[in-house]
Amino acid sequence: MSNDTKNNTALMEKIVSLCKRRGFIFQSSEIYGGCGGVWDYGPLGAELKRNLRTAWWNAMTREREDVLGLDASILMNPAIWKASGHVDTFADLMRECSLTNKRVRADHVDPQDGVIMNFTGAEAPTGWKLDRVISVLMKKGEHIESFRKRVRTLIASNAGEAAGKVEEIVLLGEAKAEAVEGSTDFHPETGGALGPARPFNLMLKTYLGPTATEADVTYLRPETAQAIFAQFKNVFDSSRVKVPFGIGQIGKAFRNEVTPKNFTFRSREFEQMELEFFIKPDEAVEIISGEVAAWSEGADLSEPKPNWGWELWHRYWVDQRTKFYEGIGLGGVLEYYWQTPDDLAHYARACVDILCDFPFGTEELEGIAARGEFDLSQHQKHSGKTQEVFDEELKNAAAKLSDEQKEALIQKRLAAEKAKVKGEPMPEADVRIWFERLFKGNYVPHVIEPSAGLDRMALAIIANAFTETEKTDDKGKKEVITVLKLHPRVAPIKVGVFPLLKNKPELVAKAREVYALLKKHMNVFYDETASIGRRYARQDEVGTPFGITIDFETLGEKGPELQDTVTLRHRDGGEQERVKISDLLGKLLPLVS
RNA sequence: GCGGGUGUAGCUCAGUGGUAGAGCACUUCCUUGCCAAGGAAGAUGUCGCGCGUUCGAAUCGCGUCACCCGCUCCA
Repeated sequence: MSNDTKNNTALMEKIVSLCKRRGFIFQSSEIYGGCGGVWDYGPLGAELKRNLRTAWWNAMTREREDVLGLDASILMNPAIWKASGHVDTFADLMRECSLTNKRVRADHVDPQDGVIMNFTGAEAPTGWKLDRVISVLMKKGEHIESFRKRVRTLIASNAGEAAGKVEEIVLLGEAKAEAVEGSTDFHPETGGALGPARPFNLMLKTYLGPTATEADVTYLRPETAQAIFAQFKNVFDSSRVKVPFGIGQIGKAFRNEVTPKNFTFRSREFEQMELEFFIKPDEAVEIISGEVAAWSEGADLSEPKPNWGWELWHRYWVDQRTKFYEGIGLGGVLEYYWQTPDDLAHYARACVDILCDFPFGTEELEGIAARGEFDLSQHQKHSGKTQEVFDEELKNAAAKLSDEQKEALIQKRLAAEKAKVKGEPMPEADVRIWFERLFKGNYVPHVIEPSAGLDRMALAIIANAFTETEKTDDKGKKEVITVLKLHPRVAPIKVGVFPLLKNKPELVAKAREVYALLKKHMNVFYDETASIGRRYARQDEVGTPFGITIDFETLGEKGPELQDTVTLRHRDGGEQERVKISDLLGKLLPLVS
């Protein structure tokens, strides 16, 4: 293990430990030995998550005129998952390479010729041992030495660091078995023997209805997005909105991850915050506005314009989401990964991953995809219900076009279809039908999808707020001070209220008064035990941004001008100021919400 | 799923077959005039879980669960 990995692992362990010790995150079902890949949020974690949820909901729906909210159920008609492609892709039988555990679709194994070679195991000078019969196909024409080298490499890659150097691995009990022709029992790339075909579906299956027969099978949703698409028409018809507009949703989703990993980062039950923002197809924008604005570096993305096509809308949402992260204190640690044409799904036009620095690496927080009309079209096809909207402005603008202008639009699209790198081009007849509908003002909206993981965001917030400093006290004793530098907006506790001493009833009474005053407006924590410094430290550790201390000045003992003022202490830096009790709310509220 | 590691108090960990421990944290009292002060007393354990070996298991064996690391997976 490298030093970096060790340090990062140690850091992660400290974070996990803090999360448990102070009530942010617990292991699920801990008293029964836990439950793989699921986590519970304790009192402070629940507040933190709630603050993030509220921040997202406000930024994405309440503070905007063009986004509506939705709260759909987790269980849905399984036909939705057929339409979305989730069922088909993953109902496949998979076979696993016994050597590398690479999975391959059972019906996608090409027949191979060669000689089956068996080994009884392998060992390395490091003391590492593989005590298992290995069966590998030596391909026709492969030299025995290069074959052995290949097997060692494959074994090493699976064993990880424990096996040491590849060339020092010793293969044991090599024996030639039989020659085979047209065998489909070996992995096409590695040549390792394949295990039995097994279904491999990452969706959590359940039964809707007490009889629990095969006909009752449905799934816990693997993403919240599909519910938005499935309810698109209802929202559109009931809300008097016009495209472009969005539907936002926050909710749980479930995936049977093979390997849940990295604390709450990849868990089997998680919460998503997704926006589906519906826009006009570029062709409609062109007809209405006469042009589709092109994006260029430095383009003004502050206010949406009528002539924006998908590209500018996509850039706009990347910009909006970046501002959101800046607003919760993650501005400085973000990275962006623009998916290459190879990465992209065939229906996607662009996708950018917003990544964040975690102790275990730079990982995805949010994906912002331009998905074209794929999702709504899929549901239109599978449900048989139209997902088109009617746009009167488009119809009127199209009516003014000459036949030549219309044909030019069609030709432009046909050329674009032809130039497609992925997926099948749309047949000309279908393109013409599509334009016919468009010229009448009808189209299936296209979509930009910013999709964020709430649990990941919470973990990113905690991990990036975590700071340790070494301090030496008067007696030369060193100790490590932990401060969670949470942005005040997301901090679970906003203010700690402390009487300087607890054995002076006047201080306690005044502190209780201040506590009651603030508590109605924000999460406040009252603490009178231990020394004042310790109480500050306790709150620093859970990220409370402000501390209020009621002292003898508050009581007026140092003169009337300081009466009813308190010490307001700032977590980062520890500086203090005197604030009138009557000014506290006005000062704190804007900072914490 | 494969390989390696870990699991003992809330946290960090010590404990190699014979009465379950330390530091920190926690509770109560005293003391304490601003950044983890001091004193006194106290509470806290299915030693991850199960089975086995043994007169006796935290300790040995087998199984299992969870977490961490490396592969793999991540639509």
